[in-house]
Amino acid sequence: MLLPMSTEKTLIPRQGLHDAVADRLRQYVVEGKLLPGQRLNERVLCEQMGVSRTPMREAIKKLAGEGLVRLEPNRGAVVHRLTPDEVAAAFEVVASMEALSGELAAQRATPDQIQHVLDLQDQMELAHRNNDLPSYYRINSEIHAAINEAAGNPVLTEMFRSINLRLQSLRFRSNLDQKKWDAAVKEHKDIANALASRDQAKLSLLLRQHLMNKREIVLKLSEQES
Amino acid sequence: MLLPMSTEKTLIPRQGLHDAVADRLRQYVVEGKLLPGQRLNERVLCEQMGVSRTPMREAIKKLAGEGLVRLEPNRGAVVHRLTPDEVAAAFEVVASMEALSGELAAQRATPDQIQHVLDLQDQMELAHRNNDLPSYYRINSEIHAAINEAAGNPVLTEMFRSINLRLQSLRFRSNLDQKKWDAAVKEHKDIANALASRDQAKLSLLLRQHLMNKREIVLKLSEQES
DNA sequence: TTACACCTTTTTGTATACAAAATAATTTAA
DNA sequence: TTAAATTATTTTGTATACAAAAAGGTGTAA
Repeated sequence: MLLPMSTEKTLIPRQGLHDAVADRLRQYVVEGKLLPGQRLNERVLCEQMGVSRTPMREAIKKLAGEGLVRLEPNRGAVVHRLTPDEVAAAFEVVASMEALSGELAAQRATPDQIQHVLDLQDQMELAHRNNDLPSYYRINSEIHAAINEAAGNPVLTEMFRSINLRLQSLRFRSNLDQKKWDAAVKEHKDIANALASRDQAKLSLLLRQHLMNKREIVLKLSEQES
Repeated sequence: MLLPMSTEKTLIPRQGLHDAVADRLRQYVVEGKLLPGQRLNERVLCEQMGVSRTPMREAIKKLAGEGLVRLEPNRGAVVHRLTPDEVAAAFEVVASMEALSGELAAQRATPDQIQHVLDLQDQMELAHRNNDLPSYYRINSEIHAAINEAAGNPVLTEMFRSINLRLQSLRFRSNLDQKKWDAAVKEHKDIANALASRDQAKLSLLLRQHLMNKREIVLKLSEQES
């Protein structure tokens, strides 16, 4: 289930405090509550979450390992700011990993898993017809996750999660012209079909291409923002 | 205190203590000084390194983020033990990443970078003729790093480093029959040539195949060990 | 002996305290 | 008034202290 996430303080320490704190910090970064380049003030964050500095610092070190924040010696942590070069590089890697996902999923997906992707594809097309952008993004991401899951490679899934987390802080979940949107949905249709027919080579190629297209869109967006 | 040991201490704390400690812990894991499944006792490690628990715990959290150790609630950390399934999965990912490395390096490598790989290849063949296994492994890993570097994708390099770190604890740097060794050197020769002629598709394919062969060797080894 | 309960010790989790470095503020000199 | 220098304050880095949980040990009862 989704976390209720009211204002503050309602969170029950699930596992260890450092883990709960790390989750919350991640949320802050992804939601834009902490912006790229911004410094993480330990004292302030500790007060906000009602914990002491020890678990906070441990959590920050964990985020640093994940690449979400950068540690500056004797100056604390700052939210990592992605350069366009880095975004381009990250998408190259993601494209390859998605291609691998597809290759493996075409071989290993169970009939149920394939059906699930087809169902999601229908939902996505519905969201598209309804011009429901938030639902579209959610389902889109579910489809990619489902294919990744069907690939049956936990290491790949973990890498995928890690790199996607970093890219999510870009917040490119807005602005998308109708033509690009239509094209993306069409690509997804082809992807779903290639999976259904277990066409490894085609699925792999389509996914790589799909991600490289996404890369161009994101890069265009980020350059027009700056 | 019982910490002043002459063998240690030669390492100068580079940045922060937690970072230096993390490096040392990584060394311990890779060198086998800490074995898979073994618990990390904070007190003991602190005494060995002459630091307090705070930086030690921060370092351990960082290693956990890198996947080298696993955190058990209220029981501390244990060195992660790779299952055969996980090794197989990791190699699938590495093979894809190396394929991407090759694809990009064939496009982007400078003449100097290509020459460097060719030089390393010569050194590797020399080590092979001399039956110098340690040198072979060192040069081998330098070649893969050089190709990765030539790909000019820092995100890829970082992922590569992270996943390789985990695999290194396998210590498959021994036992290698002559036939397999000869074959591997031959594969490397083809790889170097494909890079020299900037043949993207070929280099990519050769690297993927090379890594999948390595996977089989490692899996065979690890199953005969258990 | 074996099994179980109870107590002791160890180990981890969290909070606080102190030191050093960096940032901000203020004073003083040109 | 501006700019440099010096002091004060904040913030991070490290160490220690205390609390809770787990591991280990002892003794007793069946």
